[in-house]
Amino acid sequence: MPRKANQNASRAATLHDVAGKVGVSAITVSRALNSPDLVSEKLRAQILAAVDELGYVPNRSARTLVSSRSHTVAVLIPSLSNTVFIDTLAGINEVLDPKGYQILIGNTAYDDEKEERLLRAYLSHAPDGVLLTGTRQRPEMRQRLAKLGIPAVHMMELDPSNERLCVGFSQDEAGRQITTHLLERGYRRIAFFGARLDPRVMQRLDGYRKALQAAGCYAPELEYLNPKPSRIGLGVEMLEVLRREHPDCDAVFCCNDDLALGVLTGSHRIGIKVPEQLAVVGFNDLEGAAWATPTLTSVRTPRYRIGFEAASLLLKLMEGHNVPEQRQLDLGFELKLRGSS
Amino acid sequence: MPRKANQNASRAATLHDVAGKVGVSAITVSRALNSPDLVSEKLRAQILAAVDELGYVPNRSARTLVSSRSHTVAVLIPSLSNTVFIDTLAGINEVLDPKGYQILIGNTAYDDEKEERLLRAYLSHAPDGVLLTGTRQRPEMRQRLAKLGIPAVHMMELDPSNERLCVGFSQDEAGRQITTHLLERGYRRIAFFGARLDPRVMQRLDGYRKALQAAGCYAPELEYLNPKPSRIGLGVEMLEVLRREHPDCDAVFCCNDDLALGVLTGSHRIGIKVPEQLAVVGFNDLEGAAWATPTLTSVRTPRYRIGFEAASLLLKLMEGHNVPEQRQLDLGFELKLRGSS
DNA sequence: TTGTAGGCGTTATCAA
DNA sequence: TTGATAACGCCTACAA
Repeated sequence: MPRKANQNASRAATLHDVAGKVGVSAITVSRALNSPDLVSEKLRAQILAAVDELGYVPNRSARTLVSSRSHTVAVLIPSLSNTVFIDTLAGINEVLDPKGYQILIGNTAYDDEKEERLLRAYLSHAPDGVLLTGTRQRPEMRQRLAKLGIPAVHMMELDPSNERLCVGFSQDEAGRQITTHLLERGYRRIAFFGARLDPRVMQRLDGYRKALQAAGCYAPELEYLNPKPSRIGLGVEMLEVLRREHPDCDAVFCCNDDLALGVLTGSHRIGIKVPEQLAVVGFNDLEGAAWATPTLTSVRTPRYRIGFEAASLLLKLMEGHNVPEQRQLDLGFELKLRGSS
Repeated sequence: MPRKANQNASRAATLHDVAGKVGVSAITVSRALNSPDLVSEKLRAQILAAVDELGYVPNRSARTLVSSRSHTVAVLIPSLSNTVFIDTLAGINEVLDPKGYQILIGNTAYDDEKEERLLRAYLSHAPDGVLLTGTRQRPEMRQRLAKLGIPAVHMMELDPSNERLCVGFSQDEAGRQITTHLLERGYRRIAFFGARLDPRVMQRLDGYRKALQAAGCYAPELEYLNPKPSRIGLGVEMLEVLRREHPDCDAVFCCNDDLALGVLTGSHRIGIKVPEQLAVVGFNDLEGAAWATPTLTSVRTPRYRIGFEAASLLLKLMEGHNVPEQRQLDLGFELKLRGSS
């Protein structure tokens, strides 16, 4: 029969409960747990036993309140369904988890306003540090964080003005190099497929333009920009439009692998030979790229390391280290040339 | 030049700061923010202005400490790089975010012990509720949560004993049905490819066995179980082994789509015709399934709704509702029959 | 090595 | 409608 969810629920054990059981004061229990060497071995053993028996779990709120260190880090990323950011999270976790930090994941859904709302809301947790994606946050937010003494590190992009602390790579240069690769292979009518159109995509587009302009091949009509989220299906659709409007196009640079896999699939279905009739390159080098038919040329991005290094840097700042002289950590990228180009 | 990270950092504004500025007491400010109708309109306006000006953000630790409601929910999932759980998270978020709950995501890495450690650690946040994946947690943990009055809802699987609150579907029945589909299509030598071997996979395997045994086609040697994480590449490898050991096998049921996409890729590379020489079915129906060549037959699982419904149920419990009579919420699944079978 | 006193920022309780 | 007071659980500072 139905029963109250927390019927006969008992209060959680506190430091005092443990202290009472052992016959010492609360502070001694606190010390036994947090700085064991300050407590005699005998007492420590008794205390640990009592902790175990009572199932005592420290209350983080109380600790945060009194120590003004929350051991919490807010991480704002644009999406959870994008492998890129999941890999980044893994790197972050690798660094912060062993140090006892709790990560608060904020999903901004690629929305600047939502990002700001989230950041503001996370301030109520008094995070010891913040990891942000990109560098588009309004100066007000940076000032606010600075005022509160909360260090922030930006991930994925670099900041030419060198004002913010950044760990990432040059999206722009990556776009330029992969486009140059296509030019070197002899392709001339090179389209750009962009989806979502977040700042990283636009920077890749910039690199694409630079490469083509330098080669005298720039053709604005070959830029296909779609604000919708990337999906394989979108790549298929965009290819159809491209073939209708510019059948002479001989290569496509897709802003990410999802789109590129869609272009490969679409090409296969309508009988376009890749790379003979159409070269295709993607971005990020997800697992599927190497297993596609043909294998997909892409740009390998160091997202795990970005997370790892950004968290490491943040950790130092949270521990009171100075802001480093060199504020841009460029982790580079790698062209993976495969069968599709 | 280098400077201290939190040089000239100023204390965060408190309720008292706001109160002082307006010339009222702290409790009035608290009320103006939390139960606006208890405060006169005039005062409220003044207070909101002061809040804005000072950039006041409530301190959650203080609130949690005194109110013993943390507005926090711990969610334990086995992996962040598996779309299934990301979709589930999206459903959870959809319900809890508007209600002001902070979600703490714990990645158990498919490790029962790590799950238990995480859950214990999360207790220090005094979560108002807990969402768990599967039903394998030790009874001790359930008792502990019950003792603390923290409601828990289990996701993905169902609990035949009806002891736990579960939102999911019958993994076993899904495995049985997709296998039966292969039998109905005339396949007889049907292999099972399992990776990771978490409880859900083993339940699908159970269903597979039941179907084959009922048809008199069960052949233990066709069960390929690999504890490694699922990857496309693993599917390719497993196919190679299968072809070497059992070239007469005419169909494969893969425990998930990653493996199945690998089998499709591998088949293409070694020239096996799908489904003529080998039928392939996957599980979960990820986006890639519909775009594969040939399109991949799979089982569509309601993971977004699982998250949504589990969070909704938890919400009710956290709000003090009774535990429902019917403790198993079966959301079903759907066979997506496509070209690969 | 152990203990006492006080307070972190907020809300529950009671009172005006 | 507004306020005074106490308390949540813990840690810092100081004392013994």
